[in-house]
Amino acid sequence: MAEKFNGELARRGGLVEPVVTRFAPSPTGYLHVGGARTALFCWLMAKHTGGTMILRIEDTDQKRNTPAATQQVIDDLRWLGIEWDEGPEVDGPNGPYFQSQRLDIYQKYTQKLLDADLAYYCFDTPEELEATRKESQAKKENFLYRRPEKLPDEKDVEKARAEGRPVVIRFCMPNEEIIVNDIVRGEVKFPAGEFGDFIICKSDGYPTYHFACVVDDMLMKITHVIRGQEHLMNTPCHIALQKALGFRTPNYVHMSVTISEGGGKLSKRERGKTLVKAIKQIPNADLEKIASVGGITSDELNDFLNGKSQIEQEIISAIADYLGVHLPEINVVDFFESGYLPEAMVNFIALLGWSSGGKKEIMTKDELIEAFDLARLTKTNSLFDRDKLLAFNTEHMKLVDKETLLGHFKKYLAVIDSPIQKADDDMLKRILQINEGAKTLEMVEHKSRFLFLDNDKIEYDEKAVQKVLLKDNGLAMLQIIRDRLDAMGELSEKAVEDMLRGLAEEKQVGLGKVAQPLRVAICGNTISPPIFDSIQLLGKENTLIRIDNTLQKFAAENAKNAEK
RNA sequence: GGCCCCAUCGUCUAGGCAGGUCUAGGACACCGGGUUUUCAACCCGGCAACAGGGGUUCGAAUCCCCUUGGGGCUACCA
Repeated sequence: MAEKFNGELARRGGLVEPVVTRFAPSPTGYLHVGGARTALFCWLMAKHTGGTMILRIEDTDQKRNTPAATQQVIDDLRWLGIEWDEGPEVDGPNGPYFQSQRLDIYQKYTQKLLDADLAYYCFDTPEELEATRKESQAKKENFLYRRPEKLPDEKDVEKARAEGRPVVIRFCMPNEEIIVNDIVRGEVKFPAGEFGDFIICKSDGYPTYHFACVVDDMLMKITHVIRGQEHLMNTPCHIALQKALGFRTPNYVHMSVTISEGGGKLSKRERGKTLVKAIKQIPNADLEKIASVGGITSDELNDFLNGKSQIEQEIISAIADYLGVHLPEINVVDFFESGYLPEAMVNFIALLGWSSGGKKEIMTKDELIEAFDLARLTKTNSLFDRDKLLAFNTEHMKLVDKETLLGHFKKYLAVIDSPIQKADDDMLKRILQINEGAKTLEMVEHKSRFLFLDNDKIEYDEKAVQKVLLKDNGLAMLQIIRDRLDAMGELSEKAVEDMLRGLAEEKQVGLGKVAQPLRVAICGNTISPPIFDSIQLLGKENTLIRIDNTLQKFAAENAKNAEK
């Protein structure tokens, strides 16, 4: 397990300093791939050095944050196997780990800046701010908020409050060149005059991201701030804040961004787009039915289809499910629900913007921890390649031990609607075993579910029936197989194999000519796990019933074919 | 618009900081072949890149500059 590296590397001759990293998500929804990657790098770095990873919830936006989202993020991280050393549900010496519970702390530091005239009150309304911004835009100038000559005092604040104006606190951003020392990018210089006085305390009394982040990183003794490149432009503000507060500056690591096939950042909006495209391709789509599946009105659906409005992810998923449309996975849960393994996700995501330098790409978590090194982070943005992820998943399906795979399979089955839920552990293991080589758990499920269906619920694939049953005397062959199976005792794989091979030899045909009709009879199409195992698992009684059903159902058509 | 980051096969990348050993290596995808009871898996082979232009140098994928292209930031979101 990963734990065995905890501290071990650090102890080894003291070559590596233990670091303290933090993953600081804002709880606005499920954890997405980009967030997972940031969390993973923080975790790998901490584990590699025998250091600490802190999970900090940045819930300072009262409008957007939900408690449910926090739980979702926690669950997703746990599923991936990313275990923080301090944070929600774990606790530690640096709590609380929810920023909403640290308001008094931020207030204290805000007051310090206020007292030193390094921060000041402002009373602009959003409308006024917007107007000034537009003005600057018209003049093709950058809008930068500059402090007034005389900073407002307590009386001004009271007056503004009385007038019902919003009261915020801004930081006096120094007008000087600021240099960011970044581990991936080296020295990045920002010329003076690029930054205005930004808000550190919002009108609702909550701190802004910039302020809370700087204060907490200091208090939590973070040594390495690992985050996306989109924060590089924020860093000068953070450094200025640190200087004003007398804090040290942590090491900064601005990772490249993961982009999607379409261009830009990986975004959940892609799921909506995919669904719209799919619905528009359906001729005479029953929009009313589709809307009702999603629990929305036809008008709402129409607005969504015309791009006038967005609908919730849950609704998008429900409709896609109903239509059988495969949506691109964006959030970590999406991958879970598509039958991916956390081991594969972690391995694949680690290789987005990082490489071990060696030729080995398929790695376990322990191998990743051991090999991880910030110096090997890539500067270039990387595209999320689903094909490669699938290949990685296929590898990890073979790599994880049987018990682990069983655990993953059970978790997967628990969230999807599958008749396989009926099976016990031994049966599930058997199913996984005969599906060796499958790319995902979803494929295992699809290929094996027929075993658990009622005998009269088999759906026949038309092409399979035509090709296998109604041609080359497929049905006649099936009849012979039926009689021989009937004459046998219990159907072991070996017994079935001997019988089928013997029959093929006797008739001077390939095994396929006898196996395929039987396959179609028991599962309705030409795709299934190996036939001998399938028959054994189905059992003699069910097998015979399904063969009889098949013979009966297609006998008439066969007669028609014979006339031709 | 301003500012910042980036640039090797279609994709992820090795090589770059210490220039020659790079006729540029690996992986995924793709194409061809093999194996085979189906789908997969598996095995063998193949295609395929230093964005363009200037420098520096005996020598540049590697160092410098410009162009182009991509990405990010520019909120009382994080």
